[in-house]
Amino acid sequence: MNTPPSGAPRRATISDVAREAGTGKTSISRYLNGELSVLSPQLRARIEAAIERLDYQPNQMARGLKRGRNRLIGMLVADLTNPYSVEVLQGVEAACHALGYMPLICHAANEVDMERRFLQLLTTYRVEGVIVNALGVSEETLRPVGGGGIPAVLVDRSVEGLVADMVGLDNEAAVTVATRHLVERGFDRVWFVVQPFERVSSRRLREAAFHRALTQYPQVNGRTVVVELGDADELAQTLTALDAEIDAAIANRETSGETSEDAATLPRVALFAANGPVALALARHLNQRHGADWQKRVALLSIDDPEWAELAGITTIRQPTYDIGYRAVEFLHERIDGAQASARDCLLPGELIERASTAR
Amino acid sequence: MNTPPSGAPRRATISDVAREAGTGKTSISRYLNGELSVLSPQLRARIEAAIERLDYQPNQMARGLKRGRNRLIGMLVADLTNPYSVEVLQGVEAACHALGYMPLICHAANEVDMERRFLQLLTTYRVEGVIVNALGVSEETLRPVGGGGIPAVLVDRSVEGLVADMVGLDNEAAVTVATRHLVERGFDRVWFVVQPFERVSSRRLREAAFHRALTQYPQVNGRTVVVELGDADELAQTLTALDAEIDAAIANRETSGETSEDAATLPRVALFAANGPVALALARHLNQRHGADWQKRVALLSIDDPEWAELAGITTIRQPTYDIGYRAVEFLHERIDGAQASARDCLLPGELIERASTAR
DNA sequence: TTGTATGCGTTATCAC
DNA sequence: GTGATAACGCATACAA
Repeated sequence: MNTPPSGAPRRATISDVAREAGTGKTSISRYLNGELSVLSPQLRARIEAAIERLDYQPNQMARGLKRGRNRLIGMLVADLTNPYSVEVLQGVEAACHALGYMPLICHAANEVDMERRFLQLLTTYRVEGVIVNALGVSEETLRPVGGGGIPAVLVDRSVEGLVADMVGLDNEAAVTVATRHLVERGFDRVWFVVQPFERVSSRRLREAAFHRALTQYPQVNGRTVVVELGDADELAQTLTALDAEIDAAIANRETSGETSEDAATLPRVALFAANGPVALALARHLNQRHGADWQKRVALLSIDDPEWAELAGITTIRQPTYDIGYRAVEFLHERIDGAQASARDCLLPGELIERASTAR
Repeated sequence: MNTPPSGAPRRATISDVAREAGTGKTSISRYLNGELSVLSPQLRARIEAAIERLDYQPNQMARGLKRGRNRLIGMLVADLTNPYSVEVLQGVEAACHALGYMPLICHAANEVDMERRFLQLLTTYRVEGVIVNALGVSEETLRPVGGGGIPAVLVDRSVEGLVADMVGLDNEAAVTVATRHLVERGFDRVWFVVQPFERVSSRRLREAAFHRALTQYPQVNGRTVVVELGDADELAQTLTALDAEIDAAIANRETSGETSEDAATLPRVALFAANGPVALALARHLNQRHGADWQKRVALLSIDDPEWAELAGITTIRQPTYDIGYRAVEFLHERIDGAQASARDCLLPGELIERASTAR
């Protein structure tokens, strides 16, 4: 259990190089840290040769231990199967590269236990900061970070009781634009479909913004539908019920004088998915029950713009995911360097992508 | 640049705990490493209290430095936007958890430079081993690993000139099953669509297996189409040309006596996508040019089973992704522990998922 | 310009 | 049972 790994041969150390070059460790260290000016050309050449011969690579762990900083930052991702997360990650990686950090990517896979465990792990590895796309359960599991602990930046959602910078979508603006779009397209029943939202700030914000936006359009019938994506049975049940209501809405239209053909080809019901995973669940279910023609029954709009949305012709609000990740690292960088401003929120604008799913 | 981070307060060290508990560092270390039996109950209690009071957490870096092993393994992923990679990752994470490793996830984002850079970085962090889903360019960039370097396990594809374990799909069997499926469904023109495959072993194997399988069915017209997903213009051009050929095939059928309606509703041309990204590109392009009805023109089958495949009704070969990741870590674990068997290949079977895209 | 000595936080060796 | 003390690989204050 505690024996050194036998798989790989021992690597050369700074002492080996010093010996090989016939000098002291200090000069090697200087060479490594770019203090070239203080080295005589000959010594420098000998060191270069020794390093080459021994294929020496400085041990970052030892380096970090000595320096008190290891240039490591943690990136805690709630769910990598969500394209949103991967896109944010790309921004994070780019910024890390630019700023000289190495991101330690941890995937909680929607498990609270994992989240806690990784946070703990990151702490023991002494990362200089963390970017966390939290599951959003309780601040308790996030205790080690933020405020008194290690610098942290939240992504997409804030966590109650935890003071830290946050960067994410301008939900208010995004939802307002999306809602107006649906109303202008003539949908007069708009159902906002969202996962349980009490504990996840971004969902809560979107839901609230939706109802606020609707006050502008008294002729529109709007409501919130909560779906739980985790439980397949419950999900199927909810979606089936939702589907029945769409039926009823269509029937209602028919009895109010429209021809059934109008009702079939001109849906008046629109589903507003609070995020990509919800949209995918909705689309899969509708597709399964009604075939490829389901878009004639009901419109769909989603926040998040995954690759399949174009394929399926879904209107979306695209988030500036790359920028979100990039900004998050920049914020964290400032914190690590000791900036002491109070917690900031950085809200980035979304972009409406109109596609067939909300055309009439 | 080299000053300690000012963002977070200094953490307690083992010496702090020793002082707080009024004892020596050795006892603390013993406590941490579970050598409880050699500690008197009182000392043990004092240590426990001190740790609690100081919120002490051992520094893994220092630990690794001293022990000569840090329980870190690198996971180098070629492309996280490919759901395949994320699924493999889940298996890797699970196995790491079970075996007590911490995976350092590195995302090359299809950039050779990144691949090389991360490999270098992982080396300097002294990971005990690496799992690499290589870009497949040259063995040169992978020099530090495998054979003489640190233990490595390849995923999905092997790299010429690099001796290391490999775990991936049984491409031969998978392609054979898929091809037979298409032929049995009555498609007599089957076009295998693949990215440039010379340098990527899994693609090469699939392409070869396809032609080998076709020798069983002389009545079927099969060929390989190469598409380059990276370059949008070139891709559009290739797909447009491909599309024109489908037109020609349909026209050809019409002149051979079938009614045009038959030709429209009963496609005889099938596209066999070598992987998920290719399938998505094909579907997007066809959808864009012919609308949601494109499946009446041409059939589609793909290796890889991303979430959207069910939504779009695409027949696929699902890879045992989770198992691939899990096995890879198990292999690596054996290597790290010093097992010296020669390089092994582990080929796991795929599963045919029949959907509407290949029905008639 | 170059080298020596000390310490980062931990574990291992050896005394007591 | 318990506790000094010496490494681990590196960086740095200081000396030469």
